[in-house]
Amino acid sequence: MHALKVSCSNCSLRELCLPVGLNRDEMAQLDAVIRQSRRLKRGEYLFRSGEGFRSLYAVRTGYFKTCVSSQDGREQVTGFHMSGELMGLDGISSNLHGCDAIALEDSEVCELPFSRMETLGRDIPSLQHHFFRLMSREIVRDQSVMLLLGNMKAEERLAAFLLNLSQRLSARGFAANDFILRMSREEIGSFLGLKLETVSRTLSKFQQQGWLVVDHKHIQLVKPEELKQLVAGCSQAQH
Amino acid sequence: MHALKVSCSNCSLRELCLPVGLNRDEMAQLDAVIRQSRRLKRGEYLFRSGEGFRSLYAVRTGYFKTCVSSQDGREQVTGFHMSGELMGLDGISSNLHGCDAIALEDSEVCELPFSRMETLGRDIPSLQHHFFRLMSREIVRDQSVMLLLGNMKAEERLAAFLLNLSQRLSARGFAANDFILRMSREEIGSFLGLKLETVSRTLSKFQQQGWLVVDHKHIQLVKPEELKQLVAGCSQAQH
DNA sequence: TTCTTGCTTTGACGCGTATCAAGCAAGCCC
DNA sequence: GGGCTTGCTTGATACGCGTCAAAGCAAGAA
Repeated sequence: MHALKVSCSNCSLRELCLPVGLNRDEMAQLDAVIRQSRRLKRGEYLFRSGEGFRSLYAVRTGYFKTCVSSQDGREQVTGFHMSGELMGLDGISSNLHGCDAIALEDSEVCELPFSRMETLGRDIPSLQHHFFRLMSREIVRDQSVMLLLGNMKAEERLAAFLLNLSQRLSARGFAANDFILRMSREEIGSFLGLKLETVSRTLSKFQQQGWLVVDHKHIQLVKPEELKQLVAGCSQAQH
Repeated sequence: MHALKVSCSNCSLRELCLPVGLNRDEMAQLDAVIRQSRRLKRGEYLFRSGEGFRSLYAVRTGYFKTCVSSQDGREQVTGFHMSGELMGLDGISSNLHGCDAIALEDSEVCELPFSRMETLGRDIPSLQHHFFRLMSREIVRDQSVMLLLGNMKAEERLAAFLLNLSQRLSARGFAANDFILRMSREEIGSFLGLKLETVSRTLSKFQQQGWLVVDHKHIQLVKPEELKQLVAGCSQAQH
């Protein structure tokens, strides 16, 4: 735990640092590679699709969306990213970033130069393993989004989205049932494969049923169990 | 090229072996780790969601689908896999397989024990890098599926699917415009987020327009340019 | 052959979500 | 304050795809 303070002093990467179990020396090596954090204003691009890929980025504070665009301008939000989460993994395959990453509020990220991380992974097996796990986790996440987009109805999608947010926020020490949406209705809709009007209507419906209270971007989950029941059947089976 | 023959004699892994650029000695090390191939009959499971994860599998011959299931039994096909493609990457994160892999015809796979591949990667940097690239490519693929499921109409989805198949087949030396579908209409529908009737109707519509000829599972693309034009706008922008 | 069985095609109909449009609230600038 | 912009909500309507049902077709079994 002490090593943690030393190494991650400039970077609150729960997800990235904690589970690896590095010793102090390894931590110092890692620390030498992680660049000073970079600050972004709301709306600013961290990277754009097609740009050269050099680094992964871990959210330190703030909030990001990543999205891909089609040629005729349709935009698909592929994810929302909060503190401790990693962005840019899709750039490794072609050495070009495969999506846009945009700050949804003033934010701060740690830059992890990939080739140096790769080299370091050879010396620190647990770090290498951790990177494989992070990439695999991203694949698992994407699969569950496919299940959502391919099989669920609007109400199920939105309920799953809200519960996922709630769970991630509470894992970071925030209230699970009282939070601020950092993104617009349109961005939620893009992520869920719905139009913004449908998102709005579905939120209103949940409110009418007394399951939650909506006040603009402020959401209070009053009966999260009801939402859970709604997604229980259509969420991925556990084994 | 000679080294290739030596090392990949038991495993036709274009994708997996070719681009790495290993020398003969490294190839021999890799060869020692890759297990004898395993044969599966049509319909057989290679692995199931929830089973312990030990190995990745590369398709040597044949055809697979991978899918996740929800608790109430809805099934989402997450991908179809042909020779040279890798399955099981989603198992790394939790040491449990995250999806089912099922042979769509009599098939043969190479087993790659993951922990040994990981160890080998430390000694052979280009192998390590290649694995990162493979995982990243899977993430990129998943993102384009999200774009498809989130934004495209039935006709666009099916056209994109057919063109993707066509491209992968021709990359393996098969005819680009004359092929056999290895999967049922229902499986196509599950992958594309459509019902089987919609898949069938859309194929019929394409046929009526003279864009292709459907004879059960036998597809001939007569005017692939028309299909390409259909997906041109909605496919991912290139940079 | 005839009877299965599984997969596919096609039609009729209905539901869910998109689309179009209007109105409202909050924030910002002059 | 007025006027503007931006984002959200809500209603009316349209349409794409799902649902249900029936029938066709191929492959295999009895």
